[in-house]
Amino acid sequence: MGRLKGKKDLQTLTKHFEAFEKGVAKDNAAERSGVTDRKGKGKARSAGQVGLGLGSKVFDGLRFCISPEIGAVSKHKSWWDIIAKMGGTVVIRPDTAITHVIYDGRSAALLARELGLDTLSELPEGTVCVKWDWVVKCKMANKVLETGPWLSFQKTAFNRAFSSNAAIREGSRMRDITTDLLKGRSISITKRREPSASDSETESSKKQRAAPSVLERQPQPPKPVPQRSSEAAPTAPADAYRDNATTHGAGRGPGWENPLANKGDGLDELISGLQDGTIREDEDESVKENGIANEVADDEYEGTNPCLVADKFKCGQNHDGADDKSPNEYLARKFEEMYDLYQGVAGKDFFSVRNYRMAAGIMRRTPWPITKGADASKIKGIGANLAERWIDEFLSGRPGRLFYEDTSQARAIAAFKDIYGVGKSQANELYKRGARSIDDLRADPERYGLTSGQQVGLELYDDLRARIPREECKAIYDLVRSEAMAIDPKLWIEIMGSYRRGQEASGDVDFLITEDTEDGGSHAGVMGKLVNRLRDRGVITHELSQPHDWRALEAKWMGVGRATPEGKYRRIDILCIPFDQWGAALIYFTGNDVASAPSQTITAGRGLSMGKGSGSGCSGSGRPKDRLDVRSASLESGFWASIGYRFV
DNA sequence: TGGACAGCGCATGAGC
DNA sequence: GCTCATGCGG
DNA sequence: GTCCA
Repeated sequence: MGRLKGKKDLQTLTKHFEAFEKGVAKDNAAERSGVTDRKGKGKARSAGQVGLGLGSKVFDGLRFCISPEIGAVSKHKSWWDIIAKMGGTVVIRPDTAITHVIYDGRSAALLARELGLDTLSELPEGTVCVKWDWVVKCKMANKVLETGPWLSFQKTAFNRAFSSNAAIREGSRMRDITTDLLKGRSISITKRREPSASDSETESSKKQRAAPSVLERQPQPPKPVPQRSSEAAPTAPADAYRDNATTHGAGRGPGWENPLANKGDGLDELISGLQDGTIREDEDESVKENGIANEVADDEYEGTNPCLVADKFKCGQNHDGADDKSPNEYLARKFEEMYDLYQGVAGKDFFSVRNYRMAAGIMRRTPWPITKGADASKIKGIGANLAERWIDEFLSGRPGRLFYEDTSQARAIAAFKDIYGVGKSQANELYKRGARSIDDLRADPERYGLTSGQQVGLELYDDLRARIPREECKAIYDLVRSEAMAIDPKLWIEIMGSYRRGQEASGDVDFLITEDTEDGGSHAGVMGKLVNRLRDRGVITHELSQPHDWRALEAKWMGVGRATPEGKYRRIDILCIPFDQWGAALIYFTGNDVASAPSQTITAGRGLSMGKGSGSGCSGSGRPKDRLDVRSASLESGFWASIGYRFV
C-alpha cells in the first residue's frame, strides 16, 4: 500500500463520492416533501444509503480531529469532506469527544504542538492517532478497519487508553464537550469509547442518530483564506473624470479614458489618490478610522488645502504611490475570517463584529510588523481586547478561540446571510428551522417562507455573490444609458460606486439620474419609463424594490439584470435625485469611505453632515446649523470648494 | 462608567 | 384601510 | 469591540 496507490485510491474515492452525493441530494429532496420531522428524515436517509450499498455511514459516531496544516487547505478540505460523507464528524481542535486524530507526520511532539497540547496524553482516553491511509482503506473496505497498520506512531501506540479525567484537567486547552452538552448544545458523541474493527456500524449509527439534531452533523471544510479581489492594487486606468457637468452635458459615459488635464474635479483627485495602489475597497473603514484618528489638533500642520483638515486625510495628501503588502497580512486575514464568520451570528454585538473588519484593515495598513498584542494595542482602533484575546492568540500560532467557534453552524448561517435579502436575523431563523445549506433551502423553498426578494436572492445566489468585472459594469451602463437617452437626451446619468472609483470589479451597478432644471427640464417620470424599457429589452430581469412614487424626483429602484442573455445576473440600483443634490449625491454614492469619511468629517466639523436626507437633500439633515449650502453644489468641484477642499 | 458608533428608504407583517 | 415596528441594504 | 466625555 504505497503512497501512490493511496493517492489513486483517493481519486477513485473522489469520483465515488461525487456520484454518491448526487444520490443523497435526490433522496433529500424526495424525503422532504413527505417527511417534516428531521430525525425521521435522518433515519430514512440512512436507510436509503445503506440500501445503495455505498456504506456512507461507516464513521458514524466517530469524531476526527484534523489539525489544519498551513498551505494544505485543499487537502484538509478534501479530507474533511470525505470523512463527513462517511458519517464522521470533523473538528479542527481536539476536544474531549474525539475518537481519532488524523496525522501523517512524524513526531508525537510535533503533533501535540499542532494541536495546541503540551503532550498527546492530554487527548481523551482511547483517542487513536492514525494516518490518512487508514481512512482510505476504511472507505474501500466499507467498514471501520483495525487501525494497527496505520497508526501514526507505531511505538507510542496512542491507541492505548489514557485517563480521560486527567485530560480535562484544569488549564487544559481542550474543549470539554460535556460543558457544551450542559449548555444545551447537542454533540454527537456522548461517551468515550474505543473504536475498533468489531464496531457494528449499524449499532453505532443508531446511537448517533438518537442524538437530537446533531450540531455538527454536516461538518464543512474550512473556508480557504478569503482572497480579496484586490490582491494586486488595480493597475488602474487613469480614470480621472472630466468635469461632471461637461461629461453629462455632452452625453458622454464615464470615460476612464484619459482625463483632460486641469479638468478634473475634486473627486478625481481622490480617485487618483486611490489609484496609487494603497487604498482598496473593503478596507475603507480603517482608512476612515485612521484618518479621523490622525486629524484634528495639529495646528502646525502645513497643508495646501484651504481646509487644513483635508490635508490630514490620505486622499488629501500627496501620495508616493509606494505601498506594498502589509507585513501583517496574516493578521488581517484572520480578522477578516472572524468578521465573515461572526457577522451572521446572533448574539454577537454589531459593533464588535464591525470592529473585526476594521481591525483587519488596520492590520493591513500598519507598515511595521506586529509581533505582539501589546504593540498593536498602541494603534488607534486596537484595544486591549483585540490585542490580548485575538492578536496574541493568532500570533501564538495556535488556532485560538476562533476555531472553537468556527462551527458548521456559524458557516451555514454565514452562507445564508449571503443571500440577498437575508440578514442576520433571517439567517439564524433558517438555521433554526433546520436548513443547513443553500441547497437545503433550494430543495424546499416553501418550508422556509422566503419573501419574494429572498427567493430571487436564493435563485441567483452564486451570480449575485460574484463580483462584476469592470467591463461588464460598463456594458450594463451603456445599455442603461442608451435607454435613458432615448427617453430624454438631456438626462444626466452616472454610474456610481466602486466602478466610478476605478475598481476592477464591483458588487453591483448603481446609477444616479437627474436632469438640469435650468431650462425647466425635469427627470420626473423617467424612472418608470426607464425600468420598463430595460425590462422590455431583457436587461432588467428581476425587481426587488420599487419607488413609492415612480414620478417623484427622488426615487429608488432596486433589482437584478444582466448585460447579455447569457451573462450572469447582477444587482442593479437606479436612483433619481433632484438636480441640486447631484454633486453631493455623486460623491456620497460614489461611496468611497476614503472620500466620504473626510468629507463627512469635515462637513460634520462645520456643523454639517452629508446624509442624503429625503426632503432636505444633502445639506446635513436640514439642521439649522447649516452654514454652507452644500445642496447648491450640483457639481462635485463645487461641493469640494464649498467645504474648503483644494481641487485641481 | 456609560453612550456613540449614520441615517434612511423600502418590504413585510402585526396590530388596529 | 391604516400605522408602526422590524429587517435589510447601500 | 474601541473611543471618548
